[in-house]
Amino acid sequence: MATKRPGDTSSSSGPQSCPSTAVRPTDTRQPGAETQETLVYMQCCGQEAPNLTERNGHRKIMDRNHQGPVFVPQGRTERVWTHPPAPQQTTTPTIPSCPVSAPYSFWSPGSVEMDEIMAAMVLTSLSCSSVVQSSPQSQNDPLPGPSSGGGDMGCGGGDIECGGGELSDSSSSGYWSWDHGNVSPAPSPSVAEMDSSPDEGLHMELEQGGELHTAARSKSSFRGTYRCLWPSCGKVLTSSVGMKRHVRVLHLGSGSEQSPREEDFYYTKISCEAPADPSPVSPLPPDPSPVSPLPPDPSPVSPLPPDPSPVSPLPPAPLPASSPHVPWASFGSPLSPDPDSGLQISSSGSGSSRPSSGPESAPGQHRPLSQSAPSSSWQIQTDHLYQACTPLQVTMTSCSPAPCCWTPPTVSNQHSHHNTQVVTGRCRSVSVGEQWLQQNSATNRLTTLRAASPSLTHCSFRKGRGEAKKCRKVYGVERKDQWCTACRWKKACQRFPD
DNA sequence: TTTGCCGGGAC
DNA sequence: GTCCCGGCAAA
Repeated sequence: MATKRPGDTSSSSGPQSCPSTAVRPTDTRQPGAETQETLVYMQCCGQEAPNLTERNGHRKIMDRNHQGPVFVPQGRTERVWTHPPAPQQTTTPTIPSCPVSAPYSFWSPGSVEMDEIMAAMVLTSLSCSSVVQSSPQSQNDPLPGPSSGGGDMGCGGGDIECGGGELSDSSSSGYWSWDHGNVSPAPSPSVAEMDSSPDEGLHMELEQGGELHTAARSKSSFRGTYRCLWPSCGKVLTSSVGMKRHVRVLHLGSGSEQSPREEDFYYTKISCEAPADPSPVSPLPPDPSPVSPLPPDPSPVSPLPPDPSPVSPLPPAPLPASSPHVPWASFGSPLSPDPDSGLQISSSGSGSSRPSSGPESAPGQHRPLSQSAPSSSWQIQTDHLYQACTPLQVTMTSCSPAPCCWTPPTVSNQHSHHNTQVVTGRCRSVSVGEQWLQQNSATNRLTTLRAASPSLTHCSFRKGRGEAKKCRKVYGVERKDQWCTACRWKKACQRFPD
């Protein structure tokens, strides 16, 4: 590989390449980038100043960033490192990532490896440090992974551990398994992975600058997963970087580098904090409204719910007005498909996904997609919809298995049951006026939902008698003047629609 | 028998 | 369009 020589400052190395000419670029970077810069700087110093052994330089870095020194395997064969990532070969002077990679081919394999690892660690720690702070238990997340991996790095810091989790999607096990590599050097796989993961991530990081940082931060602020919106894909990853890579590599092709942000439109963020989705199947008809620039998903089953997530880049197409908190909209919301299965990762394609913690992790491409429904239903139910057509409903209530004679085909059964509970509960204790207001609001919300979701408009089965509260029942015949007009006209009740 | 509401008619 | 009611089906 024609890797640039460290001394070759003519192009990409630029001002950062060596201390003598190292004029600190106008540093508009975010805090995290500083560390990287330091890393680069150290590498360049190592090259320019022989006194500082490469190893010392790295040791320094390690000591600075980690609690303890990490042994640098020196026994690596050179060929392992003869394949620097392609992007790093570019001589684009504006991309600071070049200096980082430039010395790689020049340095000993061990030190280079350390560089890679360090870079990855830095990136990882940057992206997840807040997570570590906010949710410490996540570190100890007893993932049933085969290898107890990430945490044993000996680097003590939660950063590293977290990093393992964050990058788990992108073959993180391999990524951090360099440690294992010492035990049994298996160059090919680990090299390939390291080749693609850390470097690419680093490259993206540098290339996309603050944008990615922002994404990473927001990601870490709430423990989220990212779902691929590509038709019939639905892959769920736990890191935005991984998802971007997934989209770019698998869907967009590597050629899409020219539009680095394009991947943003093909994945959506999902919250993991959402309550678990009890139902294995979510019948929620996804909102077919344009969610993404993607071509319409031919699959009848799994239109993706819009991701109103404030963080994830919105698709060009306008989101439905109902998004903001239409159930799934609240991605931090219960609706989130994968609530507890939350971290559930679709099995589509690469097996690099983190092993699902739930038993329901059936390998189905559409499954993760349809899962996004629950939260919406949850919210709606909470709002005591009287609507019959709320296939949205995967009810979370523990409906008693009371016999329900009325057995419509699908979820409606559950729903009707739930309806009954809600209605009876409310109607007895709430004043009519208040009830009416509540119901009205519910109706309005439903109207909005219906508008947003055409598929809902087709539901027109009649609710079983006695289950629905109608004006007649609520107000009685003696107060017919309080009935809604429709009821008075013997039409379908509008105040308490099914 | 009661209830919900469709279909249709009168205005 | 509003208003009303016959009549059906389900409970």
